Amino acid sequence: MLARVILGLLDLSPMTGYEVKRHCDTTIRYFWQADKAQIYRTLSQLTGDGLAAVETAPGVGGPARQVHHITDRGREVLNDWLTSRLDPQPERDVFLARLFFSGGLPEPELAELLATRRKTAESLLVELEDMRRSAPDPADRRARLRLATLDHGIAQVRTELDWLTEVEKELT
Amino acid sequence: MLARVILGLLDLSPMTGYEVKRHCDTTIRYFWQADKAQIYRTLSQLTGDGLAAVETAPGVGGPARQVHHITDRGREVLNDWLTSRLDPQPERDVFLARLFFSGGLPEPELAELLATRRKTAESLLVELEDMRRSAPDPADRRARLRLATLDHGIAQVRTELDWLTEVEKELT
DNA sequence: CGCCACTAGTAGACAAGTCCACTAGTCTGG
DNA sequence: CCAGACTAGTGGACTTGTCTACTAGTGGCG
Repeated sequence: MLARVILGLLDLSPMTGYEVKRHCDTTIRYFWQADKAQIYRTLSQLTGDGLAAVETAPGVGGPARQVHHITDRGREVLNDWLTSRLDPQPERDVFLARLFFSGGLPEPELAELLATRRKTAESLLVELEDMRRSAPDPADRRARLRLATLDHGIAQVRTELDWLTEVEKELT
Repeated sequence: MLARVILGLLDLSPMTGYEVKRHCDTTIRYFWQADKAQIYRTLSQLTGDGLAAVETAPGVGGPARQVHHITDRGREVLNDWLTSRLDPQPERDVFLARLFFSGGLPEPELAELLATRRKTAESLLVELEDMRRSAPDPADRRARLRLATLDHGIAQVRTELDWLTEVEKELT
């Protein structure tokens, strides 16, 4: 999966492994996070498969940069992925799991669990709304779609906050 | 992680690996799915660590059943997990990733992607609402919490459907 | 009787991801 | 001038999870 996501990023513009990592930590963080080592491994796998090509560029203020470009084969594979059957992925939510099994916990511990979740949700919301505000007016469909995924995140977080309020109310 | 979830299930009632799998496919499916082989491996790891104990029971209409109970040590570990720091888990949403990179796709393909997502969301919603309806009135906090996680799922799916409507409208 | 479905569990190869430590160059602030 | 931050990348051990295929017992249906 990571391979596909990286192909997608390379399709937007050529970049180094470091930059891929930065994207995973910033622009696409709310729907895709990845380990640094894994990114570099995947990149060399992509070049090995001929889906990406490397060009060593002199580093401006730093070590040399290995800039990865997507190849035509890569673009094909990316396209195949984008148009392939969308099968539902396995759900796995640690927070919900904990909550589900937290029936026997004393009340303050439970309240803290919910409070922690609220805090991370709130800071995520602020961050996403900042991204939304600072995003340029969508020029093309590409940009509109990217904003749409952002809106998805915002809507989900808002729903979660409302739900948290409900649960907190109900448990007192 | 799976180990903790299984401990949680065993804490609700002793069960076989097969039954753990069934839970992952039904009751807790909307927040935790797991591979059969992994479940059995994890179970034997749990007994190896003394967090669970096995008792072989004669199978009623089938092979012998290896019923796993949670031990006191297991209950401790479960409790430690439930009260430990809740750190945000890595987000990974294949659908959003695809949508994010689908800017260059022809319109019908894009529409199909959204339609597929809508279909799975709708059927999930039906399923969750069925679960909700057939759930007994919550007797204790345990049951209320379990219903709350279900409500979380329902709220998220509804939000997603609304969002889908927005996106579909915007893209025509 | 033979086949299928369901219950219950085992085994092994493999893929993907995480964690940690490490090299190395540059730039900035105290 | 030196420490720390930032850029850029490598290497290896380890964990977790997936996929596939297998054994085995029972019950029901045609």
